[in-house]
Amino acid sequence: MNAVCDHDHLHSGLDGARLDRALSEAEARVASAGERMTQPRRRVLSLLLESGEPVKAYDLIARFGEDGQAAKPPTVYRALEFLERHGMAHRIASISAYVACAGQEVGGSHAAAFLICDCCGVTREIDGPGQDVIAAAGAAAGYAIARTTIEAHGLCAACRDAA
Amino acid sequence: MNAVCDHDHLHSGLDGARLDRALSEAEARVASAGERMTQPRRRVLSLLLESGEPVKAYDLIARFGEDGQAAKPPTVYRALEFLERHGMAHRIASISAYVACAGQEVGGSHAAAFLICDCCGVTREIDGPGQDVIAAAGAAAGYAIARTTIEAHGLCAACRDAA
DNA sequence: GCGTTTCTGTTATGAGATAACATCACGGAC
DNA sequence: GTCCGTGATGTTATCTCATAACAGAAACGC
Repeated sequence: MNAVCDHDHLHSGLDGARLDRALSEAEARVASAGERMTQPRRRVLSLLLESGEPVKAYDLIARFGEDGQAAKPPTVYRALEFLERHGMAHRIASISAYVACAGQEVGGSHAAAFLICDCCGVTREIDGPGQDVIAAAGAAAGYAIARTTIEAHGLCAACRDAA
Repeated sequence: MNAVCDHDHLHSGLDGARLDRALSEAEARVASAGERMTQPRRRVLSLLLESGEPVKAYDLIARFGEDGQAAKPPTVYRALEFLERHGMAHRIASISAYVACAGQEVGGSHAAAFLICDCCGVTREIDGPGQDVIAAAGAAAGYAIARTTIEAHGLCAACRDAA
């Protein structure tokens, strides 16, 4: 990802059978929700899963065509919206990037918090108590909280050691 | 702010003596940090304080000149960066907007979490346990967390009642 | 089949942010 | 007081991110 450091980074995306399986599972879940996993949606999800870390929308646009042809922006943004709606991808607001949902938990838009390594880009989605704490603080202030953005930036263990 | 609803909204910005006092305090704090509160910086801070809620960068640009003349983008972005650096303003990543720091706590970049009403735009900066919880979760996962983005969207009490 | 709905393709443009460089103002050294 | 270094501003241009609007195609229900 961003070259905040100069050491090498491992990449953690899916490929081969694991990628195929993840895509099949996603397709099944979408179908059971009564929606369609169309070609552009599958392609964008595949790119996110292959990457395994947050990807910029325009990188997805550039990589969209298997033949090297770029997509038009709305194609990718619509697919991202769909994937977000089904809890299969998330937008990381602090870096304007998108990431496949790690757990692939069953559909529906679920809350999420992220730990993002500014060095290698490794992003962990945590399902911790953060949301609860914020929702409670909101309730105490009279707010009915509908949606939270929780993103923590720093260095992962590997990058800290390598630095 | 965004018209998610159709009722009227109160506005909570500063004006008159309270605005002047806030600006003077800000100036003093900047001076004591050995930096200068120049005209564009003061102007941008003033606009943020007057508004009292998150403001888009290009709204600041449009309102910058007292005579109606817009500023050039870098003028405003540089001022925002300065104000953020001194803990006097924050960027709200989820809506790409900027808000004056409510408490005006003594300088330095402090952590912050926000409760944002999607209806009237009222934004509360809370200094709650959210950051601690996230930092702890990060530490447990091996991350050294340097910076957190915590933003909760929903409806404030007034807008919920009015809806 | 036929209409309805949903999705896609395409063009164009709006909104957010920064790079690069010339110029200007301040403050300290002497 | 003037010279100089540093940091701030002004200005131009450009880059990145995202969506509006509309026409056409594919799937689905009946």
